[in-house]
Amino acid sequence: MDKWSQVTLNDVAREAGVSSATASRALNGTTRVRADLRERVLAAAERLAYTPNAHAQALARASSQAVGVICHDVSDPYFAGISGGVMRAAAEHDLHVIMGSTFRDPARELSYVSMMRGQRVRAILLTGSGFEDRAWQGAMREELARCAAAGTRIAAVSRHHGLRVDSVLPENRAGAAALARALLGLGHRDFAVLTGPPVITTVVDRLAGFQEALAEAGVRIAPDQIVEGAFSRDGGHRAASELVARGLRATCVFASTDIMAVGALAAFRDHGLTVPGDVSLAGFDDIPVVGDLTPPLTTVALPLEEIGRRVMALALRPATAGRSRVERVPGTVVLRASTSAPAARPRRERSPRPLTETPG
Amino acid sequence: MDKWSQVTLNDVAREAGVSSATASRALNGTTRVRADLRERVLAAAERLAYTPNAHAQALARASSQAVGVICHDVSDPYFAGISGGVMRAAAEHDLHVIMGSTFRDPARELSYVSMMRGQRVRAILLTGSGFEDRAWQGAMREELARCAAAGTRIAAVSRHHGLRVDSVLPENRAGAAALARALLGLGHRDFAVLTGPPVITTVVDRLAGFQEALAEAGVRIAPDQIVEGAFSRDGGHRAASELVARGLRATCVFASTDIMAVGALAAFRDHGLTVPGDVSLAGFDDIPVVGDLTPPLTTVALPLEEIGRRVMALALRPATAGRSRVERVPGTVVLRASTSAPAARPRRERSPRPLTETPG
DNA sequence: GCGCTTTCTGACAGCGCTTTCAGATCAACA
DNA sequence: TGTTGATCTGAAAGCGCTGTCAGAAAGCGC
Repeated sequence: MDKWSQVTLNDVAREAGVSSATASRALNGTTRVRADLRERVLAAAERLAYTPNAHAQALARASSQAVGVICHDVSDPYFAGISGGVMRAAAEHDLHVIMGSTFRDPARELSYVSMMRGQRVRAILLTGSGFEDRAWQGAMREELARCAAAGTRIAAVSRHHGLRVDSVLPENRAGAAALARALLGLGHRDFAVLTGPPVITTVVDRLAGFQEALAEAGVRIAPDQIVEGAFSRDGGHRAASELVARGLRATCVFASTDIMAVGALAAFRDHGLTVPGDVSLAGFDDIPVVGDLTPPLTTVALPLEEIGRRVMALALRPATAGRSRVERVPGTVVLRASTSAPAARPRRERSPRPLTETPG
Repeated sequence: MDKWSQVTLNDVAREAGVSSATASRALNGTTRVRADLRERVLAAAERLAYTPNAHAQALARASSQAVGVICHDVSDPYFAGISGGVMRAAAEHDLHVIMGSTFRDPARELSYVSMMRGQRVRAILLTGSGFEDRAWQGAMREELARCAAAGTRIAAVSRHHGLRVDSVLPENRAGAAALARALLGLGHRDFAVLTGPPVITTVVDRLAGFQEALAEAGVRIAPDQIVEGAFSRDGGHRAASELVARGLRATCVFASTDIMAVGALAAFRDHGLTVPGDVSLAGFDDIPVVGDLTPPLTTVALPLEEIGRRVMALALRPATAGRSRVERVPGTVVLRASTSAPAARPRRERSPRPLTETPG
């Protein structure tokens, strides 16, 4: 047998001796129902432990109580933080959350959106940044148009190139620029960057902002000092090692993500380089614990939970006819001990006696 | 207008010039359909960008493609790790995930379960440990019985006292015991514990296992050396500070969670205590980055992603009539530099010259 | 060309709920 | 007591899909 006992509204109605219409009204409070009948219905529902079938409800009402959330990877602290805010906001609005992890696969993101459209969710939250890929953007644009036609709201975190959706925009570019200026202020002139896959807009923005601010000061980064790596602790470790292998000429390294910075810190240590003695290191995001590293990591703090709440709020607001809304969320530079003034000519100026340079 | 245009199966059928029944069959492949008709239907669906209404499908089929996942807090690295495994497994099985965060509120956990039952999910995954609360357990037992009657599978991570559900059991007790023995092996005899809220079974088990192993060696922990704190970095910080305020007599501190250990590490440092010089510190879980702290944290590693996959696998297996299934997942003690042999009588033996003790 | 089986197809009855619509009930007023 | 109007209730029509069932079409042997 694959049909299971389920208490239905009809059972409740029969138990209470009323019609299912009345039972529905009593339970939902949509229309006035004579007090004693309502009591009877409520009691019957309680007695039978009735739980409405959400699918039937959604079908009849032509709308559900769910929102969809799509991120790149729930286990990444960045998305975990945002998701935390989203979940809290959802709970406050009595919404169910359908979650999707794309693992940074554009195709999977698309299929999640159409799946969620099939679920007739109230709104879809795109918390991962978009992809820099024309074909993908085209397909996504079509898909989002369908969502719009179906009345499904869309809200996003980060820039989604070529897609006009309401969005919460962490100021990646400005934040990276501010960080660059702070680093210049410490006296650095030679920089290296550990960047992520260039299909992710966030990465592109951070690198661009960083380079722009440097350019304003007449500083540019040598191409070989920009290393691409995966968005993970080990990706950062590998990228930093690669940098060292190429010959680290920078006095300051910017990892476009805190997780990568964590890996880089370990890698530098493995290669006998001290931070910030031999090289300063900065990240981006201010995920938990990076302030507890030794040295604590300089970074650009983003209010992740807050971003989560705001993107939900945006999604819940009715669509506007005209332009898409954009809320900017500034990042704040947090200078910690992983960055310091560059060493004078011989590195490791702090050592009591000069040491031979550790080979690059 | 609050009714939105949606392409329905009927639209597709009309476009293809067949009945909706045939369209359904062609789309689902449940029965043979003449090749040319199937082509026409598929083409029409493609042309109209048809996405089936999941609610109508679920209602008609009396089953959905969704599973529910309930955790205590998505933004906690422990649950983020497990969720990662769950999401991967779900994607492989083409299942949608409905996620709920209880924020450690038993009532919310209950309401999530019944909400998900209303969603007619295939299975509910309880990834947070249960609560040590009779009333709650009773209510939960009833609720789970209803799920069983409705054919909704239940699987859990951690011990859910008094609830017989299939579960993946991280060996908290044995893991903590193994850790205790390792610590005893280093020469420690005086221990302190930073524990979490005692309503969480996981906490209870870890503390119990730790104490048992110590007892076997004839060691017991003074009651004032056991401090309760919140399951968070700051909770750990406060608990450790409290311990210092009470007068830290232990040479080794066990934090029942890595996040608490991170806070404790910072707190000890704030109080001028070095780790492991003045006090050894160990955690539990081996969440990301604790191996990158200075000193790297000794802990009991749990394969979080794996646990996530396994609890999903368990939920997908049909229910057994008899006893509930239990899969044990061992934790492995990872000794890192945050623990060392206790200092000889005067603390900070490593300092070149004796220092006055930092006041407790 | 006929009857028989074997495929396929379309009409239709739900799935459990909401919501419209018309009829029932009742109070109050003439 | 008869009306009118204000409330409340139940029958019934969907929401979009699946699955049963009976009948149409096609294949086959004679």
